[in-house]
Amino acid sequence: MSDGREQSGAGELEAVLKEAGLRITRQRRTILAILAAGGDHPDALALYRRAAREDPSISLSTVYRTMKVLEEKGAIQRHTFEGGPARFEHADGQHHDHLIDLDTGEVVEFRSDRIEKLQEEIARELGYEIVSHRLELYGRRRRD
Amino acid sequence: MSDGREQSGAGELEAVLKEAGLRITRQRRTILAILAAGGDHPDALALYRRAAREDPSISLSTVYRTMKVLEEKGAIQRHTFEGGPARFEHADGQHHDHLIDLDTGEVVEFRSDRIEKLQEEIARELGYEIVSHRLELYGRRRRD
DNA sequence: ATAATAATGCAAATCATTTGCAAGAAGCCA
DNA sequence: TGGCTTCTTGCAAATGATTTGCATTATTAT
Repeated sequence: MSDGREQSGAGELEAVLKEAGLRITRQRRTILAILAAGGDHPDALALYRRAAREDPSISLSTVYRTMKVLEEKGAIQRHTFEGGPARFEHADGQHHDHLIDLDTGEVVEFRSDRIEKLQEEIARELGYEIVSHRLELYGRRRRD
Repeated sequence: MSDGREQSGAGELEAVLKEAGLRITRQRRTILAILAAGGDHPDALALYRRAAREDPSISLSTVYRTMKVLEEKGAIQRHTFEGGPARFEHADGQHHDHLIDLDTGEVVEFRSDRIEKLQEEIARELGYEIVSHRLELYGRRRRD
């Protein structure tokens, strides 16, 4: 194993594909590397542009298709923040919610067990069981 | 005033338009009435179909346009739940979050001051101030 | 009424994303 | 390694939701 700081390399994503009986193509390798490298939340176009720098032959369709498979395999997560295209994130760590910086588009991850608990309670009271949920905070940096 | 149960009639929405210097057209009147009547969360097409029953001349564009103005004036709210078209809601009462029934698409409203508070705290800790937020629970009825 | 101007219907345009299809690679086995 | 089968890809065209241009119609203040 590496230095222990590696939360998940592109190799992990490749393993996901391999296990699913899918092929590891040059373009997939490129895309996965980018996804694993940047700790941000790029949309398909951004991903495409970065990938195209490495391999100009990659097409936007392939980016979309790759995101779709990986999402189905649970290897990545797709987020659709307000008024924008879907953005992807390498699903390595545990669940977390997002705070979107309205000025920069930057995404800050956070997590609150208390909120998670409260959500469960609420759903139960309403007679439901939660399958998934999404909590997004949209805000701007407090300048003080 | 009426029987006190009227949380907000179409009249209120018309007032919003009037105050904004906008015209009260036949189609707007129809759409507003529908929006004020049903306590649900219809999407543009559903709204269009209901409206067309009252007035076949109404077009889908007008529904969209009307939703846009009303949203800008703060009279209605637009929600984009996972994997579906935008759905609209007459913004009368206070803020609330949503639980979407994955089987029926039905929307249940709820509100939790504790969660709201926690959100504020989290944003503050991260150095942000919340402009808006969205909390959606997706689940299915607990059968027991 | 009437003019001034906003709103409508329709069709065409946009945006993000998906899909059909023929051509090009991967993976596997001999 | 060569060949074969099947999965992927790139491209263009199709989709779905929503918006917009434009000529026509309808509102509203006068």
